[in-house]
Amino acid sequence: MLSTAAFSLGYDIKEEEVPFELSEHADLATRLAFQLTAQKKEKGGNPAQMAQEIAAAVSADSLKKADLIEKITVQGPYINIFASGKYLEKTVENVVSEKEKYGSGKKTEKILLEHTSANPNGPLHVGHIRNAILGDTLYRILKKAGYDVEAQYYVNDIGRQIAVLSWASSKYPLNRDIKPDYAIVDVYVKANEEIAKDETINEHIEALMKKVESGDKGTIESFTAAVNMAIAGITETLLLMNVKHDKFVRESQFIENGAVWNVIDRLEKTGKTKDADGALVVDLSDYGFEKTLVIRRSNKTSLYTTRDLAYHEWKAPQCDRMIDVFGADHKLISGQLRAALQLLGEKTPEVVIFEFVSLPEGSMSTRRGVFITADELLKQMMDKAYEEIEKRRPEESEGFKKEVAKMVGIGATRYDIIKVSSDKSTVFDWETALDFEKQGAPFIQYAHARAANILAKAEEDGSISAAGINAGFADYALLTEPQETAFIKRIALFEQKIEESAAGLKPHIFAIYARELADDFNQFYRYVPVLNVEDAELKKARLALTFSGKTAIANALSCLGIDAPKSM
RNA sequence: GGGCUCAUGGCUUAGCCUGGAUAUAGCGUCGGGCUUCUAACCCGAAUGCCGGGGGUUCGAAUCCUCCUGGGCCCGCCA
Repeated sequence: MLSTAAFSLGYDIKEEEVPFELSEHADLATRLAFQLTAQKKEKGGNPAQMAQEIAAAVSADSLKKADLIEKITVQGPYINIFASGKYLEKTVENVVSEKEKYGSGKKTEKILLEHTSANPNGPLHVGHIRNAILGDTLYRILKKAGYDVEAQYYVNDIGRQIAVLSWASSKYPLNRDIKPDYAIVDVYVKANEEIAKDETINEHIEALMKKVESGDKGTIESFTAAVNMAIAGITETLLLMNVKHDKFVRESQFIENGAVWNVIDRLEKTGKTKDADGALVVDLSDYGFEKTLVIRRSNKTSLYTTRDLAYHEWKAPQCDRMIDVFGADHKLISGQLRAALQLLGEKTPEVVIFEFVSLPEGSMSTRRGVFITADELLKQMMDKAYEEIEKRRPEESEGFKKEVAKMVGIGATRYDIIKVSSDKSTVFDWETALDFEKQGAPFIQYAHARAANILAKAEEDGSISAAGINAGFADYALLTEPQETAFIKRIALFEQKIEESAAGLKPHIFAIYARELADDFNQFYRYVPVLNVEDAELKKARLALTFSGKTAIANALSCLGIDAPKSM
């Protein structure tokens, strides 16, 4: 519409090129005038004047047809657009009829998303959970955007670390009474201490690795047993955090089926490989990497990178896009991986990098036994939440308190991690971690509980029948209070925020939106009574909005992997 | 030494890609609000040379460049 108006004034701009932005001054604003002034050859155009001209050129006819727009105003160089009552009514009706599907996008591509993939040599620590939560939230947001997403955990069940583990579990007794990943890390740390003292052990380790690559069954079984124990423990922790993987892909399969050797052959055929002291390296200088990448050791065994190449080659034909979530330490290697895949003419993964979580005393290390486990953090968070609920709702049952403490503790942990942009490095400390940010997950969950409470009471007093709230429940034109319209406009942004978050692979954008949604609900809750209004029709309309708000908040929390309590 | 990345009130942080209307929000501080649907809530106040220098531009937190400081990487580890 604006482009037509601009066109009539002699400017060449396409509809989709008009820049729109959200603004505090209007529902939608555009800086079109700035852009067109710049487009003018002769300088000195006046953007403010231009905006007037464009707005004036918008014909009354076209404005009438666009019934979702109330009015268009000009403020200096800005053209402001205001939503109509019809737009608001339509939003509420959409949520009421779509319910848990509200806010879904229409994307259709298949995405393979790899995340977490922590080495199975011990429990997850607080660094890993940044990967897991970032990955899982991305998974949920991409799914909401409509994509067909499969989350994969790439299990390193074959490298040197696992050989150490296999050696360790045969040498030291495994404690069967504790969580299996803890039993594993105990012997793993002991073994590494031993190796540091006695270098000859390395010969045993190397022998084990060779046996595995040559397909020795007994050794493979010993590796697998250790890996399975660790993975069992890790999966338990992930489940507690609501993190779900569709598939666990074992690295060893690419050795067993020969895919790794096939990749090496094909790389050799590109003519970019050469021998370096018996090892096979590939030259990636065409892609800006000065150092060569080793793809086969001089003892003819494969490396992690080589197996990862085979993994990506295997994934590529199964999907439209590959996304990998990695820590900052993988920046270089993932760049080399992409380059090598390009060299082979393969599809390359999009890599989401998150910066490190370190401890005040330095970085974490499973090998050295220096880490704070995810389980420990989650337990402390749940304990803290339990204390809070105990204070606020002492009369409730033990089961209720435990359930809410879990939802809040896990939610707070997820939200604290996801709300911060992944390119900020952080230092973990208990005080900050356990300080429930006021506008974190509990804030959003609380808004949901308040809405649920209103609806529960309305069901009791018969305002809502057993059929619940469905399309055409009320006359939404009655929702005219400023807190109501502000809240509805926020709800209307849901899908756009999902798309924005999905397009940029930035879950924190959506996390912030969820908080804003709760914020606007609280305004509505504080200033607009629902149950205590006389007018039956108005009450119905407000109940419908309460329902829409609760649904939008629940859907938002679901995208963040946070449970929505009915009461807390 | 080289590469990548981050720097925004006392603390944590959004905005930066795609430059434009008084720089976002929380914590903390100070003050106010439960006879009204759950106060894990709401309202108000104070607090900013957007790390520093230079440049591009009518206009820079945003783009370019140099510098300083933190994180990560530069293995025949993963």
